[in-house]
Amino acid sequence: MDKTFDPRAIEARWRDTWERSGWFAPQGSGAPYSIMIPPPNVTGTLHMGHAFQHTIMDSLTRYHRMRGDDTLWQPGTDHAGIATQMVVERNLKLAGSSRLDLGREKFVEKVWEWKKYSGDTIENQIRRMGSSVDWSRKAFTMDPSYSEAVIEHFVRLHEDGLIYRGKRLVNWDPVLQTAISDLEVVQEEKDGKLWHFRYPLAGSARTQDGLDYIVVATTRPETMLGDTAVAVHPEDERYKHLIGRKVKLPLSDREIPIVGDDYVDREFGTGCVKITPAHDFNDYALGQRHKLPIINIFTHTAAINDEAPAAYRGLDRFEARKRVVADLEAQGLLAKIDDHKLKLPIGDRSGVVVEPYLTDQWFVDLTRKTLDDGRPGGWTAITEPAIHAVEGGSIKFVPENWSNTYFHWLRNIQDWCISRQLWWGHRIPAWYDADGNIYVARNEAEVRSKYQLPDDLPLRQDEDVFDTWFSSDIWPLATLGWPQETPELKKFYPSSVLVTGFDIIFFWVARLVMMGLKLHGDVPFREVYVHGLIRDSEGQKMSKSKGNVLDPLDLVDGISLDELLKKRTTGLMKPETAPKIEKATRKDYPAGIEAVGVDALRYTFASLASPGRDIRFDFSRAAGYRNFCNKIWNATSYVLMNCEEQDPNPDGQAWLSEADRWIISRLQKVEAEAAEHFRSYRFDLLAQTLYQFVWNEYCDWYLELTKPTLRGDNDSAKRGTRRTLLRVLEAILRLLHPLMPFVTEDLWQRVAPLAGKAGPTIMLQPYPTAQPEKIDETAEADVEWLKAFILGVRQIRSGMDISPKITLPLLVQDAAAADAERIARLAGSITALTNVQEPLLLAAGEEPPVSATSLLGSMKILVPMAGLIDKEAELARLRKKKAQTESDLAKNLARVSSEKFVNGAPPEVLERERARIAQQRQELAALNEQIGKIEAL
RNA sequence: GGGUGCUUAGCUCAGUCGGUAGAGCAUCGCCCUUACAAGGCGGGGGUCGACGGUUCGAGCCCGUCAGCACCCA
Repeated sequence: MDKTFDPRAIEARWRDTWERSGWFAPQGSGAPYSIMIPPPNVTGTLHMGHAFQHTIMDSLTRYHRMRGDDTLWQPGTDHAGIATQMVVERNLKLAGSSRLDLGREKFVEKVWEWKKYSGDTIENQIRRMGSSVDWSRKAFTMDPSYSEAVIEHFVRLHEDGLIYRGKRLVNWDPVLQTAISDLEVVQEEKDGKLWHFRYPLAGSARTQDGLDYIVVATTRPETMLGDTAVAVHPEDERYKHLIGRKVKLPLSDREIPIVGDDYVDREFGTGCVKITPAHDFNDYALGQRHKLPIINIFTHTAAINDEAPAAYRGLDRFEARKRVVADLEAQGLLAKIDDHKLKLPIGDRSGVVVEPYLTDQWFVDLTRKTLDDGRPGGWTAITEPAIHAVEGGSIKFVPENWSNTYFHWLRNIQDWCISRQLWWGHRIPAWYDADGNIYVARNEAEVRSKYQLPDDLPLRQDEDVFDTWFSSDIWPLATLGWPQETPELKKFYPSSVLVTGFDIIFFWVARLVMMGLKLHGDVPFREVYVHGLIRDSEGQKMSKSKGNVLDPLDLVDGISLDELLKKRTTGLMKPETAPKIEKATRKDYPAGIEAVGVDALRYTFASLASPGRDIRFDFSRAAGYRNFCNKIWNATSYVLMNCEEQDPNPDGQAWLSEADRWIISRLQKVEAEAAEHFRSYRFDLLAQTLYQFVWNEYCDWYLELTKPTLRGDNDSAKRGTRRTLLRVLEAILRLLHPLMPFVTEDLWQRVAPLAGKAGPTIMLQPYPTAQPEKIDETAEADVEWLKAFILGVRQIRSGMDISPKITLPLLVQDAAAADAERIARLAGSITALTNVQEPLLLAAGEEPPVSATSLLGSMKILVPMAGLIDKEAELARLRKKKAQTESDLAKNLARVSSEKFVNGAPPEVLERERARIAQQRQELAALNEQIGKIEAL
């Protein structure tokens, strides 16, 4: 066995073996267990969040597979319409080309090339992390069969009257030139201005103060070119007499009405609001109420169009704003400019301000109770069942409180705009004839037969594609073969759990539930495990533009500072931020990043996966778990060294020591805890429990305790210890395997045969379960006593600064019968672990020599001081102990002297408290006596 | 404005049933002891954000406030 654990070699060895052997595919006769991967976008590479999420899913998958469940982890990727199209467009731009240069067909070919590259990268990353997905079922949201399912999805909803096409105000991204949904718009607060303009009153109208104009306040002056009214509050004393009169809209030379509407906030601005129905959601609604004309003044790129006065045509919206303000000022119509904080709607992909824009789009009805023809509307048929599924417990959120987020969104849901003016995505299966009639069916042939159209009637398919989420919302169905009733669909739907981030509860989780129920009549999963976000060590979100991203594989393999700098500073959207990023990177990783291996990285993620909490990624944790892997490696090395070919008769009679029975007993409890932690998705506690058991109990104590036995000459005891060493280690490897698959597999191959286990892989071995009959409280108590005894001796040695090489004499005073019995029984362990001579029991009343002392209950552990010990050091040690004891005692005395406590606390608490006090008094007396003796020297 | 979460050791975080606060990393001392120096042994380090309430007893339950983060409008 190699001297040191080398993750790279181990990982390479097992990755391929597992996959080639077909062990990732569902098998086993147990209950079906399935997880659908949230398909990563083919926009590039996987980040830390994916690695984290995949660690959790793989741990669950491996755990259930080991439990014998028929386990499927379904892999795949998402075409991610807008996001991927943007990436490819950016690449084209760098190459001096553009989407429009290429044309649709060629462009889509380019995207497919990119998809191949990105998809392969992602697959490779998933493989590297040890994720045991069933590659034979790999899916992509634009696979032919998947596309068919998406079309089926649309057509069925359409047939149920739940899809409509309409001219609506939608969020328009002027850079991407497509509609986007409400969810794809983020509100950002910015410092802006509030401009006050004078709008002249038409005819003889005058304000109360006799002025011939009113002042409107706006944050968007350029939209005044599309104003079709000014609104005031109907009960606003200042203006209500003007309702029904008109103003002369400056610059455009149109007369527009003054309307009264209680949407107007009298306190805000001047109380007069300019109304632009074509470019503001509130104004649009108000316009509908007052039957105002709608004047669209923008082109698709948010430049001013020909509806506006000639002077402004062709200007970009921000240029137009400047011009409008300047022109109004020149005409003396600019009253004032205030500073103002405003919320800007930003496209989450393009990062530019989106415009409310009037276009024809496809929508899913999610809000109507009943359709005009009496059939159930979207609210009844889609939204409400999704709410009920969680209310009624068919789906459980973990942690539970995320269900509130889910409910809140669904209860306030809007209809969903599902068409996108993109080239990359599923074409909408709708056709138009020359008169603009719309036909929806699965393909053109079906359209003709369904609507009985003549063969020669020219039809044109809709140019638009679906919102990506409209295809991913059937992921669990489509990957299992829906709309066909495949055996896989029957077996693995609903899936067991969805592992996902809270950021896509709306985008994806809610829609999965809605469509799963609508299209297949059952929920898509039983539980939703919602994990936190991975942040950097400062708590910042990781993003390329901040330059704080980490590639999980760079932690696995390590990376030099130069390489890391290069990765972080090339291809930036804003190259000017590079120096800042470089500085921060040099500070955080002055020597680059050391390799920790996959297992350690996975263990780190698990240990930080506390519910309802984001993760600040801390490299030192990963380094710590790398050390943990090494620890396991070395412990195995010790076990093998002591067990391989050591016993000519390994099946002979075996006697189990206290230590053997103790570690076996502890193992049972750990196994029970592990099961509970898996059940409750507490990967952090699972990681902690196993770490603690392996390092602090198995390695620190048990392995040390086996040494004297194995050096001894009692064959039956040696056999018992060897057997225990092997069996517990073998169980440990299985316990750890879901979290750290590689090193456990590698070690298991060597340990298992010696532990009487056979099989080609640890992956298919049963996960250890507790056997309560092996719990041995007596052995546990013995070893706890032994540990306390040994600690007492070690404290003396360390406190006195005595070299570990010196074998100390050891006396024991005031030993109770039980202590004496234990000392006799466990003396071998004591002498071996503390380098002392056999402890000598002092008879009652026998006066010991002056000694350094530790207390264990009423018993004193004594190391004679003659020639060894620094008097002052021992005094200091004893006085410190005394001070501690006195302080504890005082606190406890205060408590029991309180009448309230005595009367109120349950008897067993009172009893425990009194026992504690007695114990502390005894200790204090012993300490005082000892201090006195040493002082007298 | 509404909502959610967080605040515990220098740092990153656990803390289950309300019963004297734990881990890793960092730190200090001793030690290259035959599994492991990526290590062993021992130690130090806490007003559990603040205030109030409930309780015999509060890190934990309730209320108010402060700070931070996120979501929604």
